[in-house]
Amino acid sequence: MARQARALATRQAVLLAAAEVFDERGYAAATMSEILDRAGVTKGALYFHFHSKEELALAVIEGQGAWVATWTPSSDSPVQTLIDLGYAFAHALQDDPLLRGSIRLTIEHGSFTQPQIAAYQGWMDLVRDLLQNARDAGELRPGIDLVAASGVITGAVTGIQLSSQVLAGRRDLIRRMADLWTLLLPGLVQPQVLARLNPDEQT
Amino acid sequence: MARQARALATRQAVLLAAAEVFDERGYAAATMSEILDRAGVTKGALYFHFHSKEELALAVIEGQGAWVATWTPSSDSPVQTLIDLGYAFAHALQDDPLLRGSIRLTIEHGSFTQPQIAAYQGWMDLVRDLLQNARDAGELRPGIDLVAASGVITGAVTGIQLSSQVLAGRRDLIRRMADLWTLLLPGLVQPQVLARLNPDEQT
DNA sequence: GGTAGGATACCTACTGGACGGTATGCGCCC
DNA sequence: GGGCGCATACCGTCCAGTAGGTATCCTACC
Repeated sequence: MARQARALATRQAVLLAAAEVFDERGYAAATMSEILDRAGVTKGALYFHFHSKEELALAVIEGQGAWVATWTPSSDSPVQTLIDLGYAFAHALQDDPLLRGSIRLTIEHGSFTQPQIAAYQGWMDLVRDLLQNARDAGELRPGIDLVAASGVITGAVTGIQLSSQVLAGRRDLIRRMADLWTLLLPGLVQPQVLARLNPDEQT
Repeated sequence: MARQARALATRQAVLLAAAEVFDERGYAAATMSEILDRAGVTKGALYFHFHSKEELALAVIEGQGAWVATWTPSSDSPVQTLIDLGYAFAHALQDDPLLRGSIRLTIEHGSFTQPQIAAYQGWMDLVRDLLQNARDAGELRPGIDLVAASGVITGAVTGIQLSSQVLAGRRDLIRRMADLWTLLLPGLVQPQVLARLNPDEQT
């Protein structure tokens, strides 16, 4: 187990390169050669750390779990926290190639249905917990189905992100997130709470 | 140009099989052999009608234009028409393999950015026109940005559809659409109009 | 503190197979 | 009988993965 520093570095280089290529091309169209070139690593090195293309993809998918783990709530208002999470996610998508690749692999359904469902479910659980807090704090409108709402929010963010990616290379992602919250919040929270919230990004 | 009936039949068979395979596997992972097997057609026949894999994919993408062309408004309320369009789209996704394949190819960004953007834009234009009618009919809340709203709606439907596909094979798509409208409508339409609308499916 | 020796980390050359595409030929309808 | 519609055999390429060798490091014993 005594890992060497160099080994960790190459492992990270491979992971990063793989995430980039998976993000740009998708799993099937991504080739090992391109990942190797971009990582500046030889085949032997790669296959020492990851035994197959699929295993490499699974490791990339794990990346979003790591990202969520580092995230911390930002506000005392659960709904505002949810909004801020959306923006934090959007910024990470623009800056963090590993998260990008992870999301693309999660979204395109291919060979690994199981990890994908787990990843989706993780997001939905996170959102549902925040909504539960919001209900406890009296922020939500009555009659909201938490599971349904978390499904809608997760799905909508997925779609917003995807269309922004296809149409504008994710450049207008922040604006689209603001548009989404503007439309979504009135159906989600109490009117008097709505006035307190900021659907745009906090600066 | 004097096409024979048999030729049209094989062309349709190829198109249908291709849409199915593209829907299930995505463009890159789809193989010509599987399309050939499923269409019950030989390579020569296929390549007589479509000169390359890419050309075949483009023909499949066209399918959604054809679907939209056959669609007709259902209600005198523009917003209700928009809702019904969503459900009609959802049902078509469950029943029409050609539309399914077309949507998958549009959503996964790969080699053909141009037709994809055109397809997206077509949906957004359609939604924006309906919203414009809704504004003219006094159904919309004041201050709604039509372009932003059409982007959000199109994106959200895309995401809802995608998550339903990954998580449940599109089986819960209708329910998720209802959840979406329930959450979205209060931010979109005037309160007194909201009471008249039916966010669930018309039967 | 020098060195044996095993484990860790990596390199290069290669392989089998599948894939998209083509060349050529043949029947059958107008 | 000519061209439309299709069948079959084939080709070059590229891909994921592997075999087997080599360098680099860690440990331990003197």
